[in-house]
Amino acid sequence: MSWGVMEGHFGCGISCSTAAGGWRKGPWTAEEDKLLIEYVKLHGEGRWNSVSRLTGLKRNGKSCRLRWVNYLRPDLKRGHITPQEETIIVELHARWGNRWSTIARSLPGRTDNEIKNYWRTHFKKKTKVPLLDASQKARNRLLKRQQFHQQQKEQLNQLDMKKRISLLDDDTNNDDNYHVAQFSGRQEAAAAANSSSSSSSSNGSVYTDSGEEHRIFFGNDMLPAAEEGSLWDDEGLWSLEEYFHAAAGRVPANLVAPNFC
DNA sequence: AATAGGGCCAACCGCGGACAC
DNA sequence: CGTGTCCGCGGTTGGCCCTAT
Repeated sequence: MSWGVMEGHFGCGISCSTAAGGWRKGPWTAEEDKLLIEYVKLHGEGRWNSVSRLTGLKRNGKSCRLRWVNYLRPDLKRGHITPQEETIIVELHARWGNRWSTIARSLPGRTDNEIKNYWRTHFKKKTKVPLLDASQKARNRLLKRQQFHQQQKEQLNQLDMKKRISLLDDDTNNDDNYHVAQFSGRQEAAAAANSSSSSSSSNGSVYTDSGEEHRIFFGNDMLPAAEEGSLWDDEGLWSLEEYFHAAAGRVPANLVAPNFC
């Protein structure tokens, strides 16, 4: 749920109540957020019990801390959990169990609350098979990549990928469509993503001849493994080179523009 | 069109550890 | 050593949104 939406729903504070001791409870208003942000700017994080005294905010320290940590912190990453992050969550959960704050430390910009919610939503219900299922998926991705690299050694050395990509480029003469291969850097991907109004995540889709959608995700600054010229799909991280090679039978020559969403 | 049910996420609650006095 | 305060963590709840019926 986006910021704006939340403000839209709760900005008027309809459902807020005042607890014993005079503390306000329930959804935060934009005004309260502003006060808290100002407080942190001036005094830094911590001393949460001083917030109400110094700002006039009718929230207790715990509530202020939670709001800041889970929602207002400027370094928070918005948008969906990426496949790479999901893999990390699955693997770390297998190692640490429900130690969400520990897991969160390995995912910059994600909060323990967010990870906890994600886990409960996506894995908890599959408790009969979930961990096996998820970790198996991760193993499959790795296996797939290893197989690909083996194959690549045998076949790809003789091919000039730049030539291949330029051939693909030549297939797209329509100016309205811009090619996935053009998104060879983070800046371009980010710029394209930013040009979309609905989300900050750098992802998109390519379509096969039959119209089947194939989801892809471009790297960003929070994903060190996703370097320039790389992208994600539901099978893991690929370099563009890998992706186009492996996609030979999947993605057609008349590849259409990413559908950023 | 109405509604039931699930998905999703922000926020609250209770507990325990760290620290100061 | 006991007590109080602050802080962080994990579990849970409440409520909006979306989708299926």
